[in-house]
Amino acid sequence: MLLNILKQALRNAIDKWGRVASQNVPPFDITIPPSERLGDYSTNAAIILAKILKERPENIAEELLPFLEKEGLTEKIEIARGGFINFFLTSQLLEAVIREILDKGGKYGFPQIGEAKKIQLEFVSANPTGPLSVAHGRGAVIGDVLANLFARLGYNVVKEYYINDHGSQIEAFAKSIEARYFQLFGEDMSIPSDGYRGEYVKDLAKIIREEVGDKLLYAPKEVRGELFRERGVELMVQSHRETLKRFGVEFHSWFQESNLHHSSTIAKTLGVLKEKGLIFEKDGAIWFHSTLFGDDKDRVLVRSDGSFTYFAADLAYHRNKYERGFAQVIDIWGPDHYGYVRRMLAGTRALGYGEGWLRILIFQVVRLVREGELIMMSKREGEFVTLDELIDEVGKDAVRFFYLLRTIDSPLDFDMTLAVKQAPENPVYYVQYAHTRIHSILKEAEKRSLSPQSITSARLDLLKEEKEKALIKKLGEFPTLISTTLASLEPYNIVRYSMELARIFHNFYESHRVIVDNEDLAKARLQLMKATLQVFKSCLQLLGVEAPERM
RNA sequence: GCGCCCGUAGCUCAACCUGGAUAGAGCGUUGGCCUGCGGAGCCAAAGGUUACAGGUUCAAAUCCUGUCGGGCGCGCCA
Repeated sequence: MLLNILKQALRNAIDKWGRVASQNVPPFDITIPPSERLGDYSTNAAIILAKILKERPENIAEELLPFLEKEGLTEKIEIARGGFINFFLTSQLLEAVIREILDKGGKYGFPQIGEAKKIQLEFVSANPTGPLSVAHGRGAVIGDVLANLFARLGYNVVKEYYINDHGSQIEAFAKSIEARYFQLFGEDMSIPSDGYRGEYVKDLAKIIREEVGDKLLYAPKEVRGELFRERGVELMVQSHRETLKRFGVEFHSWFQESNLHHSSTIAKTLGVLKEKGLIFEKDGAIWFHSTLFGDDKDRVLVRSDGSFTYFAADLAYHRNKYERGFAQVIDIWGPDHYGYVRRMLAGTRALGYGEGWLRILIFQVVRLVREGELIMMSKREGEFVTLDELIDEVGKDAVRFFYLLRTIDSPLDFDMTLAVKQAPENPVYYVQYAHTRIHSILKEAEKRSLSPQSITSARLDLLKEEKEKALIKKLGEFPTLISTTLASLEPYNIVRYSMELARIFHNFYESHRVIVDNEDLAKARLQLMKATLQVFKSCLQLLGVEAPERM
């Protein structure tokens, strides 16, 4: 990996220079300079050193220069204004990038740091009281892409969906189905004020009517209430599962909140907190002293009517996760859960799970815009565009890609009109098209029996064009992309990189033919194409977007 | 009221956490490029006082303070 090689060389040079041990030098950067005239890479090391040695950066750079040159990685090193040291890499170093990619294949850029450690990502976890919305779609893609990333790094990844099948909203949902069911038989029963009015509730009632006929009209209230609740949730969860599958997201595990209530899990968790003396009674309720762990107020765990709060169940849920042996847990929540983060973290601290065991990502709102106007959405009123409809209109790949065009922290305006109209010009096609073009080249080469020879004999030194070098350098950045994405948990980085790589590739493609008369050059370029194809494949696989051979 | 986030090109956004050189993309606008591997493409141009005012620094979009403007959170809901 280019950056590491350079960084190591820089440290060696500093040590040989001898005025200060490299391990005592604060971290310095190696970056790509703003212009190609300034070299392939650049470092501020001399400026950092100048600070601790209290000398002019330019002088430090001058002293360091001969030692850097001896490392032999560079064709030329320049000292720029301000004390930046600019490297112009040797072609051998660039060739090494291609060799490494072809040698490692799908493993290129993915150090096996996971060591089969168990990691859980919990996401979507939509209330089973209605169809998945476009907001759920955003969480789904973010979680899925991160799961792909961890899997490629050798982690043992579990994608889990938490089903909130307990509580007042579920009761209102069950009553809504019940009302629709009775209405189907001409009975007069109205939907409760906190109920759900969407068309889909009528469909659920119809399905239940087909399954059991009119039996429930005469069943005792509690019996039929339970059936509407259970069957309603089941049907809703099933529809979530199907929608997500169409979207390319499949969960390993579906966890029901109600199981926590049916077992003694919640009580046990409260017991643990009680032993630690973190629980107290006030106003007839039982409270968790969460302010001791960074929350801004204490939280109720058991209401004065004796029932558990959602938070109590969620604490038990996270304790359950811990006991299942996950070394790391990542929760991905929508913006409406912002105020919930601190108390959850306080809970895991109190339970002693260590800082960083739980990471919570909050993605920002998704707003739908049609014809330039915001579409207001309300699940209760049944007025919303579902994720299914969005996939129908725009297509799986484009929807996934579109969701990732913004950082997690940034609100996303999804312009339906534009997304549909511009589907063929969506950036996803730009990246896929690059993949397709490379595939065509390789096929054409095969047709002409120009099969790329073994990598060891390829004359990679013939790749001297600026646009070839730019492409190789970009390929060399892929491992850095992976490590920064791992640190930031920001899938957007992968999309951005894919688009940059596509741009550089298209640029190369328009300027140079791969299949040229000079057979050695043609074969060298074919190797470059194979390496590029590999990196595109890795990107698209992470994103969960098709890598088509034809479009 | 308390707390958090945001303000960057006509529009939508990167870069801010970890301060570095000429603040980048996409869309839109304007002008070029198809008798060779797929034009869903490429090239070029125009477009910026990084909300404002101070401060720290050799260096500030980035860090600190204040002002203005926008958004969100603050339930014995889930």
